[in-house]
Amino acid sequence: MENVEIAHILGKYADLLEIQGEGLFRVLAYRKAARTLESLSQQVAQLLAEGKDLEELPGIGKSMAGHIQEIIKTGTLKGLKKLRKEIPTTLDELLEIEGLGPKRTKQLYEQLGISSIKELERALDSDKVDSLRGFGQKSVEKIRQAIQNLGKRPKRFKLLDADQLVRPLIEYLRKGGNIEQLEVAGSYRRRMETVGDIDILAASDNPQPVMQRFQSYPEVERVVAAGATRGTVILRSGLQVDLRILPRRSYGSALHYFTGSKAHNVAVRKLGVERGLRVSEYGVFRVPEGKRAEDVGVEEGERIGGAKEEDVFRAVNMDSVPPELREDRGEIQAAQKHKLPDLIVLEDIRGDLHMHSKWTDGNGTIIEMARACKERGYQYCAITDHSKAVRVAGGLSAEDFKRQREEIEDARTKVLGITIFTGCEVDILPDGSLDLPDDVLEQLDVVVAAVHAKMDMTQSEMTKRVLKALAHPAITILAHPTGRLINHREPFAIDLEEIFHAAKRTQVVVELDAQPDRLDLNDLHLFRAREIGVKIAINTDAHSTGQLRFMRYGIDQARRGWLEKRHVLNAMAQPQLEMWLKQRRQRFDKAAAL
DNA sequence: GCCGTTTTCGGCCCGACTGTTTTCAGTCG
Repeated sequence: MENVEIAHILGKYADLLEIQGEGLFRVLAYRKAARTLESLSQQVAQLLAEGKDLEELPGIGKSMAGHIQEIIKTGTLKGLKKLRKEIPTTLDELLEIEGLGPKRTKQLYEQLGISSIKELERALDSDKVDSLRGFGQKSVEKIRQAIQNLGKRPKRFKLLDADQLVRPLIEYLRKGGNIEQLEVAGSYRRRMETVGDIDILAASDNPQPVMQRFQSYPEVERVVAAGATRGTVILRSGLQVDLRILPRRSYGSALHYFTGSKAHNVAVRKLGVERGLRVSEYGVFRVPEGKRAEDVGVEEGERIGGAKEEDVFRAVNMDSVPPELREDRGEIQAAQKHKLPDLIVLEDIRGDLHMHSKWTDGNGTIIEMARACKERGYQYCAITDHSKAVRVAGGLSAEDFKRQREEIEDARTKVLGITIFTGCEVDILPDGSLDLPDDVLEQLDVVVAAVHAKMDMTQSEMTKRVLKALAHPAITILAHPTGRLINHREPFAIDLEEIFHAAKRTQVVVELDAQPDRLDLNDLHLFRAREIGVKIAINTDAHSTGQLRFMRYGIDQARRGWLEKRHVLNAMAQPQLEMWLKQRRQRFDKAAAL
């Protein structure tokens, strides 16, 4: 059973407990445990099998560990079944409705017997709902609207799409003036592969005109909320944008706060509390003696800092944590011990080892691709067109690759100052064999192997298939290992843990495909690959010269996976890489001789 | 339900906005 499935059950249980009126902290404990599971880089079922103690995980104690074991064993929770008998199973779907939380959901159920969205809609049409205490005509209208909006807007936006929507908005806000500093925070700043909404932070002494301008941005479809310092709008694209405006003295602490993640913030604030500090978006303050926390004003007490983000980290004795790491996945402890990783940056990349040309489904010629790589400052690139099994892409035969080699040799004489490697993206066929004969493969500098068809195998079949391919001595890189397309196609079933161990044994490099809709491997996979000691190649899989810029998204994802320059194959300088590839060929020759 | 060299009991991050409320609860991030 997958961690996310277990987390989902725990989360569901928390929802129902909350509706039932269970103490909030017990509810939060289940949510925290769910979050912990979601951010593990290994399957919890496997940790158990290895005899690991789950109670060592944050937010998981004796009884939670028991719950988790029960879910793995039985697929569900007894307590959840019991709750389901007391509360209609459809009740938690009401929580999906914007503006409806546990309290009002409970009220609707207990006082009107409403337990599904359908029943709620009927009740809204009569005047039953607005006669309830706490509900008025406006609430009824808002709920009605929220039901209509359900499922209408995309749940999460790919980072590339968010980039394109955010850039003009930022420009528009800046042009309006009255802004001293402006930044996009939230999951966007943490460079998550997808973002649910956009959080913009501005420093201003005159917030009113800024908020005004924000609401009148031409792309705004509707204004959800607009206060003095905080506003929320939905753009025509469906993207929700929050703007928060604070004075400059609070900008750093606010940036930290709104960058999140929530789990990271909770952990940092807790460290603050232990030191008698109050950490909020307004700054870091020493809590005045003898006052109850709830009686203290937001800016009361001695101000320790807040203008700069570093102030927050310094106040709790930590090194500054790069946004990409702020997920409470160990970065707090690492920052306290001065052991944060030295994360890879775009400038560390020396070349791109997976791209297509006009020979198959790419738009650029070999010369154009090589030239574009050179312009990016790369020392090398590899042309890796599809093999014949990928019919739709016009995959090449063994004969085609021999002819392509002549063109590459010609390009080498025309584009100087960059090494152009020969290569291919060879299909891993359903039986695990490769789609090109060995004598072709052994002539190529870089062999990228990937699954493109028959992705509906069982996990054990798919794992066997890829393991067989990994055992082939010709393979340099395993490309997009899970085959997922964000928001479009689920990853195929495969046991990556086993794949990583095999890749480490056979010294096959595993790819992080930087296409914004692939980003395959994901951050947790990368973290685990790093732990196991697998080398990673960050490649764009570019199908045009323009797509070479996707390297940036690969770097973002790699940083989220704690990768450093030393973990990345194509951060190697050209001579070292040539040496590395040479050793690989020797291994191939040795295997062939056996 | 979790957690702890100040605690094994009593805390648990902190604040804005909205609507309905005559002073605050609910929801959200």
